[in-house]
Amino acid sequence: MTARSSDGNRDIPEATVARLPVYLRALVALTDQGISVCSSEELATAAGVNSAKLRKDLSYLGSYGTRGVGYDVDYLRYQIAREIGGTQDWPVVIVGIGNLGHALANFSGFRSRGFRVVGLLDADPAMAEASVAGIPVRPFADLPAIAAEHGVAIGVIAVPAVAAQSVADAMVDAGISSILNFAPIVLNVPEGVDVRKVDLSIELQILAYHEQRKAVQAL
Amino acid sequence: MTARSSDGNRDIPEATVARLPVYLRALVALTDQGISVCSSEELATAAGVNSAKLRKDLSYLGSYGTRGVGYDVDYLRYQIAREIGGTQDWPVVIVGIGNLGHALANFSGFRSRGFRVVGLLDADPAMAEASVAGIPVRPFADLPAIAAEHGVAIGVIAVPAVAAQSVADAMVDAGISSILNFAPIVLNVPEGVDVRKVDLSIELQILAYHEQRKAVQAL
DNA sequence: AGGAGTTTGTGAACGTGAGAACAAAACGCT
DNA sequence: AGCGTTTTGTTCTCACGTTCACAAACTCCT
Repeated sequence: MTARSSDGNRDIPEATVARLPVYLRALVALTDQGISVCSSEELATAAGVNSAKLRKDLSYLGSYGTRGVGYDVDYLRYQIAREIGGTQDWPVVIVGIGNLGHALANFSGFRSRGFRVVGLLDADPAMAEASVAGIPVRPFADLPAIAAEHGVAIGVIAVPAVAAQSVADAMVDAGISSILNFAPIVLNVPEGVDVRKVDLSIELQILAYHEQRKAVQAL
Repeated sequence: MTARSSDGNRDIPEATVARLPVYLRALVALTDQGISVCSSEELATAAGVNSAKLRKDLSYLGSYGTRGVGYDVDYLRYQIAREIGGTQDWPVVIVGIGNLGHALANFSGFRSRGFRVVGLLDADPAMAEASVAGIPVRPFADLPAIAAEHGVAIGVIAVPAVAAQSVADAMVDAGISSILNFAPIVLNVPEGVDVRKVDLSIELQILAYHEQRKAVQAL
């Protein structure tokens, strides 16, 4: 049982990666309830998935359970956190301090999950005097300086659609290689830059589609 | 060219449903640019997908293109909108008027995509005096009345995690069958109720995972 | 009219993901 | 120690999603 660090380098399926944070959150909840050991069935229920899927997902990370017993909550939590980079501190910048930017800046889940907001930026100079959630708002032009100073790899775009592409371009120029985009537009970025989008109207439209189908089927 | 409504009843793959709103948005952008006909290649580029995938997606709706020519932008736009329920008006309620609720209430994309906010609700009575985006904020207890009055099928949850499940329960009781959940928690709902979740920290953690891998591979 | 050039719609091949089912491994009881 | 019980880790199968590749169908030009 040698500690081969090569274990950590297998590539984990994308679908699994997307669920690991959910498991992590469920484990934290279990810890808060004072539970120190759980079965795959219990954890799966807490995470809202099927237990076979949970076990298969965890098997990509390694063998961290004990047959006949279950998983040690704290140990598994540490292993998942390590795998998804939750044990390190990720500096993040947020661009666009409108209503949404305010909500994001005030979001408490950042710190507890290893993210630290090191910059709030807005193109409006009037904005750049206030401070939000204890963090001063600075002019958009300061992006390269802030990014360089803190080694920022992750940026959040919370500006209107028309401005989003130019913000993304500036982020890429500033060395940011992962972008979370809230603007309802398809971003164009070079190879090697990851973009994830969060799009309210798309989600609503998907719900509306299913809602319409339910209505039709009910006839 | 008879209007056979039977066309609309085939079931469309989930992955395709999730992309149709993106195509719709791209078509609107093309219209704004004065473009009235486009090829699958052009539309696919605008939507950020591969052209073969676009054509296959569209083929689930019917044959709305012309070989050797392309798609009529307005006609295709209407067909997609009809398919995903975008031609009707969906009343929506938003529960939780904190920072995020404010951002959602002010979001202009609702109206233009067939959604109408008919209620802003908050448990805090102090909140229930103000109005946001021209819509009065009402106490949470009014949910059943508002839902019944407007025939609301879609609800948005923008409350803290601890309150989310009870809000979801109340929504289900009020006859809401599609929920968009912004709270970082797995909701428990009865069969027949659709839930979609939007989770900031999960998105960030997925980005962090890939960021970490990039860093490791760079060694 | 006929042929060259385009572009759609779709069948077939391939890859990824989900779930069932079971062998392997640990525990506890006698 | 041996046996039954529990629960993991993994294999196998099926369903879903993506991409390729090409025939069908349309336009335009001569």
